[in-house]
Amino acid sequence: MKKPTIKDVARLAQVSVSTVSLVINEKTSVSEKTKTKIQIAIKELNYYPRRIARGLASHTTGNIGFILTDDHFSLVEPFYTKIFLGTEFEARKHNYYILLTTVPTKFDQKKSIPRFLLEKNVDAVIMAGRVPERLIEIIIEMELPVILVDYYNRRFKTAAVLIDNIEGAYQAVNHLIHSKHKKIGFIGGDLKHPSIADRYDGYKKALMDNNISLNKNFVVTHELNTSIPTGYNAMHEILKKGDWPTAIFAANDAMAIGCMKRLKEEKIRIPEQVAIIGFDDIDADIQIEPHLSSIRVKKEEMGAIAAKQVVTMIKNKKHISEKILAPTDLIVRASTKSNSNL
Amino acid sequence: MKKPTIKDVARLAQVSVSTVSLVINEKTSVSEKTKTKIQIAIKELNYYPRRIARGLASHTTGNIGFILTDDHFSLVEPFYTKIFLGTEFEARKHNYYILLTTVPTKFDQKKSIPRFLLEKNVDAVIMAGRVPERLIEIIIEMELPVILVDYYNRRFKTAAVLIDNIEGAYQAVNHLIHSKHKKIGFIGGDLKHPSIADRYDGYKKALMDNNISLNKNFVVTHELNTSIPTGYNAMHEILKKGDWPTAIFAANDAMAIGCMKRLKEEKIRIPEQVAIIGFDDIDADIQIEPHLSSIRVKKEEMGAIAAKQVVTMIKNKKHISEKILAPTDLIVRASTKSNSNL
DNA sequence: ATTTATTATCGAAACGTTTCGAAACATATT
DNA sequence: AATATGTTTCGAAACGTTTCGATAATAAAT
Repeated sequence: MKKPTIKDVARLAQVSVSTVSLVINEKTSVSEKTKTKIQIAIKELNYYPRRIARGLASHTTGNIGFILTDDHFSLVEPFYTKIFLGTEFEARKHNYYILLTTVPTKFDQKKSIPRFLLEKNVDAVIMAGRVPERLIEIIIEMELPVILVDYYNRRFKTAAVLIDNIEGAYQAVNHLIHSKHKKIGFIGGDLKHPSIADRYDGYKKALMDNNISLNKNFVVTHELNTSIPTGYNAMHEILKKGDWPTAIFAANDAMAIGCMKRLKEEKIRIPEQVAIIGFDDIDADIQIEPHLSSIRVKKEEMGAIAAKQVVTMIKNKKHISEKILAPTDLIVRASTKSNSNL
Repeated sequence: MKKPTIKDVARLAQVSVSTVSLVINEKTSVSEKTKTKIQIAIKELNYYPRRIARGLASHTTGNIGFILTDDHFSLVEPFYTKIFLGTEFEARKHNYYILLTTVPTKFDQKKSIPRFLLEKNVDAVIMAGRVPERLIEIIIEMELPVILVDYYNRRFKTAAVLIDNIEGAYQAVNHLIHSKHKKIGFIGGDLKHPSIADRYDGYKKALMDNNISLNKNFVVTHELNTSIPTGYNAMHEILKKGDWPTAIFAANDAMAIGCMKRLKEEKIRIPEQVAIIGFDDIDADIQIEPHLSSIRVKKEEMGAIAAKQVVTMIKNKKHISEKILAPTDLIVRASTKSNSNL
């Protein structure tokens, strides 16, 4: 026997098709009596409306598009994968499915527009990571609700979910201070990078709140990037100055690892002589000796927040352009365990 | 200006709507002349058919459902996540989107049927891991193409993508043999587990092919599970017998790790005195000392194969019920590096 | 030149809903 | 009792395609 349609329900309940539609969509203005009559018919026939038919009639798809650039996706660190999974999970709670796609970094207006946009097959779009400006523009022109995750572009007034870099850095430095450190260095690499700048601000704020004055000898922020060698060089530079800090906050784990490398060469013990904490909580943190303390970004939560936001936009037919900061977690490992705790 | 429809194209090209449809769907029996005329009109108007409209008319969705149980999904090891990503990537190549969902392990016929099935919103289904039998049944009744990944149930004659356990084990043991080992142990835990049984077969086959006779003193397969303690106990048992193997193949990495633990207690050096290789290539392999050699399963490829199979089924309107074995990779790390190679 | 087979195009129905304005009904107001 | 007001139900159009049987145009066979 074929799958029943709304007509079958209407017939069985002895009402019109439109009335059945009203109760399916939980519109008011249906009397209790006919409502229950219809609900019984629905149960009886085991009826469930087809997504595609309602879609055509209501200009609605039940899908949310998720876009990231191909390079972001194939990274070793599953950063964006986790964001995606967070989105996926949250969307499902609200009865939306996620259509995932990647776009080439070298975006081509003619060829790389995601199919779900051309086919009008999504009700909103979530974009993760640095994404082509032109693409953002196109989506805005389509008047779809949009939110960016872990990226922001001031040219557009879109909503965004961003890492709370200031707060995360603050947590890291605060942790060091509570472990009785007073001479705390900062290795930032490239301060032009917006998130590094924020982390530097968090560092300074933590010091200030604890009445510790900033010692420029402990700070290196003039490099060109934020890689392992950068951390290595920065540590070297600090050591050269003679006045050694007892703890280092590196603005990411890569630099923290470079930094540890240099210290090990000098046979400086971690954390006894110099404690170290990084930022990002990458997998390598527990492969290095001693295990590296770090600040963890709640990636799944970032994705979930994004989903929640676009769902609200869809429901309210009103675009939001709020920037939301996702919380961070302090992860304490051996590299900052104070002696007294060992 | 509104998005153009097929009618606009027909009007501009001075043909009927149905003819336009024919060229969109690349049906034959359209003369070259009118075909190009229509194609020009399509370009001109920047027309792209709406997925949802074609869906309603053609009883087709362009979606593939991906189902796994909730417990599988939240595992620490991102095994199924990787399978999913492989599926996703391959499906996109064929112009399908994946709708992901989880079902509760304690499946409830009334409540836990995935929404995309009720809504008739997928053209085929991929299921990963051990999935409720009743659910498989339901999907088969719907006559949707199905494939199972990393699971098989003989009650149904579905297609399946499975790990090539025999070949993987063979690779592992063969590697040990080529490293000049002749006394090779097998730690299997629970032989009732089908994949363990297969790995045991691969072990025996490798020995046989190299004219090494099986020494029962080196084999432990009578435990109840396949965990770290099992590996620990098994190693203990083997050591007690006095006749020590020079290498161990553990049927999974967890047992291999337990095994290493016991050896370390005895101050037996790995790999100098006893080499060890596991199976699964879990993350922990590179957190343990020495790093554990293992057999890697190509998870993304498993997902991709599954996608490819269901797409073929959809295209050919013909169900397949073939079992496909996914290849494995030998990953050599410190735990089996022969001395000569150091 | 006429009939037959083949190819190209078309018109209209169908797919299964939602939506909108009108009709029917019920209740309150005069 | 008649009118106004509010609530519930309905019929029909609309959404944008595909599909199918019929017709028109062309080529092949007699």
